[in-house]
Amino acid sequence: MRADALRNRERLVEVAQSAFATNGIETSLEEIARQAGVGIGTLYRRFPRREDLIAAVLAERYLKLTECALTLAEHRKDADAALTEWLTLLVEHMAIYRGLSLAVKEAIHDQSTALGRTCKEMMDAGTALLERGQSLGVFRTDVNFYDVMSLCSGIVTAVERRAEKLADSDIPPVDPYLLLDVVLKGLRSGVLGGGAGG
Amino acid sequence: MRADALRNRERLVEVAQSAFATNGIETSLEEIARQAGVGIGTLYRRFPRREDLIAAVLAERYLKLTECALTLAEHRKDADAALTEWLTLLVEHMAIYRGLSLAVKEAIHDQSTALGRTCKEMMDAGTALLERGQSLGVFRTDVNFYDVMSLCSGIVTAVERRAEKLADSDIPPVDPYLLLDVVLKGLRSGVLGGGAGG
DNA sequence: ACCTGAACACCGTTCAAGT
DNA sequence: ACCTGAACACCGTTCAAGT
Repeated sequence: MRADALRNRERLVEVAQSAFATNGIETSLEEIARQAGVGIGTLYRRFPRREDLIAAVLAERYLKLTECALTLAEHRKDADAALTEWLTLLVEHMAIYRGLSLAVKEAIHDQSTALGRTCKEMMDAGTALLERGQSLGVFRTDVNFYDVMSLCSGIVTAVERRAEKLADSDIPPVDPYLLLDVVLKGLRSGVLGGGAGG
Repeated sequence: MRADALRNRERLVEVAQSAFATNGIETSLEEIARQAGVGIGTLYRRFPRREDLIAAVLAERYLKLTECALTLAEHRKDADAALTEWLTLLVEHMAIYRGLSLAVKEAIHDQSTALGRTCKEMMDAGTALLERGQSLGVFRTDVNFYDVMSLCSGIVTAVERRAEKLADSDIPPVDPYLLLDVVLKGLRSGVLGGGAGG
């Protein structure tokens, strides 16, 4: 890869990162190319689909989530606490860019996309956390990891939608931690003691 | 309202209904106007925003959901079974048009829109079902009806997203009833006997 | 090999002209 | 009062020309 091409690529990812943070994941690609000082064609050459750009922006973050899941699986004796802690991180992750939770919900079902592949390892690690809890009888076994991710994604989308409307209404904001608590409670098999539900 | 204007309005709603059913709620408005045999300006005159058209299409359906909630509140002694039955209907409703679950998630937070106002009575009736269960100690009291609707909407969105990808992958489809069961289980306070969780 | 940006396609929305 | 559709705006995407 030529040096200028590499620089352009890096610059695009940087600009995309801050643009996503400001205007959400649907920011105009034209705008991102302009801010990066490259032609729109250059952006398309490196990132043929929007998802490719999103995947590039999120790559490190997914590495962290993966590592974290592996660490939790090793060191946390309590399978319930491990999944709770990790899903909290996952929910927080999906909330960093407006629109990301929906993009992830799409990507988890489709490994043929760049974002889907980037999610893969992270999801495998998360699956291990869930399945460990299931094999220990802590969580119900009729639910798979896609189900859990879907529910978490839905929580974050709700927070976003609500936040957009906060000004002109008197409905209280959505608390992601509360909804996550509901989901986790629903996931517990209730066979064991499991007083963690508080 | 002039007779031809009324005919046009009715025709637009009919066409929109079937177009939504076929192509989802994001169908091109131009396309709907064309199929209805009117100019695009006529559509905009009657339905300044897409939501207005959606609201018109859904009006009767919401009436049914409202009535149903009222009936359940009256005749079902079991508050748990009542909410379970009604949320099942709600989830099924949100699944009729692709994209509807997201539109509803937006609308429930904003009564200033036509769709939001159309949802109002339905939501009030649903709120009553939830709150009855809460006052009886069946459901946890830190969750409000918006939270419940948000989770249900997320379930349907997951089903949709998954369905779009069914061809090119080996992930099992999302079962809305299973996820609704998880959510309901999470909503139960667990203070009473409540063996309904199976 | 890579970059550029004009050009094309598509859709939502408005509004002047017509009935 | 209502209808029409051309016109405008915006954005995504492609590709011929240039370096």
